[in-house]
Amino acid sequence: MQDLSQTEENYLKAIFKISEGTPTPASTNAISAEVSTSAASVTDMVIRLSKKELVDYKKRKGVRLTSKGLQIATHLIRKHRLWEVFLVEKLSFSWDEVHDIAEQLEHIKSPDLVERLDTYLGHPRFDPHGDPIPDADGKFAFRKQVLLAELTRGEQGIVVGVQDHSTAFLQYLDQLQLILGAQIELLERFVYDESVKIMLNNSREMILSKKVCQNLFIQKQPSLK
Amino acid sequence: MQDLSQTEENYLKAIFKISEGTPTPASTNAISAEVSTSAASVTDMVIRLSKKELVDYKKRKGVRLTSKGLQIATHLIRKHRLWEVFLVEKLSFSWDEVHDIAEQLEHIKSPDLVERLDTYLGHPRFDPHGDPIPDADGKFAFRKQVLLAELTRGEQGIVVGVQDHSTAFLQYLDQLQLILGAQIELLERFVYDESVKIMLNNSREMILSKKVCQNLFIQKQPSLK
DNA sequence: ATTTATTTTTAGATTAGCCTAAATTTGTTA
DNA sequence: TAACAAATTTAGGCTAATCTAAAAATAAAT
Repeated sequence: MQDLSQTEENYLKAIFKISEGTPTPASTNAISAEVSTSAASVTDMVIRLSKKELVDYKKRKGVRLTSKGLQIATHLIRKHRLWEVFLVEKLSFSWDEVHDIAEQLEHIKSPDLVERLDTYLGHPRFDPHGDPIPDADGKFAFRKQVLLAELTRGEQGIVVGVQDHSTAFLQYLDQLQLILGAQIELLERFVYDESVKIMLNNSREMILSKKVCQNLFIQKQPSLK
Repeated sequence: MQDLSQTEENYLKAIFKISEGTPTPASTNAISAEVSTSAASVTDMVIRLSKKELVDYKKRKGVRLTSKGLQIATHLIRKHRLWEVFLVEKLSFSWDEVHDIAEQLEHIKSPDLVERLDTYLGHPRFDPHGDPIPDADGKFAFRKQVLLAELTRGEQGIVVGVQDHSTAFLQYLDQLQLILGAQIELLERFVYDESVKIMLNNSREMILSKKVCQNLFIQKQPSLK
């Protein structure tokens, strides 16, 4: 497995991100947006990647990762998320500060480093944003989670992740004390603006906007009543 | 302070390394050897660096770091050595495995990361090879040390560093249990091949070659007799 | 002091990764 | 289905970092 440039690695990650979930190939335009380069450059790079058999590419049909490309992309995500855990747990960064640094650290090449880091961190299965960390074989842990928007009145759960990873959202959640692991009960749903009233950690009521509800992942708990 | 490419950073480090100690500027050839690129490429790069005011360059007179260049080089060394400490202390790598990884890690750009790492590691002043870690202001700790070759019969000291950083040497020292902190007394010096007999940790005698003596740094201790 | 060897620079090319502008293909809508 | 819009590719060019080969300058040696 030849050594890839950081740029190539970033394209693979972008393609992974775009086609995650869907079976449709990633379009040139989508990649262009994801990596912030012109569509022309993307076409260029995609041809190079397909020569290296990292993606399947057919003119004007979009690209799909090959198993080789998928493996590399998954490994990058593993490294990225493990480094995020390190930054938060060991160096006490907050969850909104770590993305850009991990974006650099994920490109470090060393056969041993990742595995040692993983061991050092105690084999964490989720990163500081609640995203699953693939294991050394590329398998993602699965967790049954729903958006807060999907909870019905009276249901309870704990905050396990975010859909929107923006700094603004993460910092806002911090202020609301809606951190990972927080306990939530949905008290009321307002039809008017689709906001909700929740009970946080059995101690405090608060109102959350529709937007927050659509970006917060909850793991349901059996209601105790 | 503009962001430099990894390549540019590597040149600055090479120039620093070459001119460390001496007041003579670094020659094109020396840099060429240090960064493993052709002399022609070095001339090219050196001109670019001088345009950025990171080095002083006069045709055929060699280069010298400007204060700006020196500051960057020193900071790189700080990062490199702190990461080495991390790799050895936290991830249990051995001292001969960490150089290449640290070589990559030193290029990570983040205003906070280094300082947090430094704090996390407890502000170490020396790296796993005994090399001093410059502080945030670029000051190197000084330690009065001599080569084992300079010790005279009966003198005692502890191993504090190495001159030769090669994997082969480091692994050899490991086998001999000549690790950092080991206590040494020079028992005898053999004129024939300039080898020596030492007492290691007050418990074991051994013979060391001239070559070992010339590459091992010792901090002298007052002899207790 | 000439010749020879070494070091350094110049000249000309190459590759990766990017760009803009123009051409082409595909999709949508009247 | 013809016309327009959107997406994609092609063409031509740029910069950073490298190379080799040749020229020029400096240093060493006869």
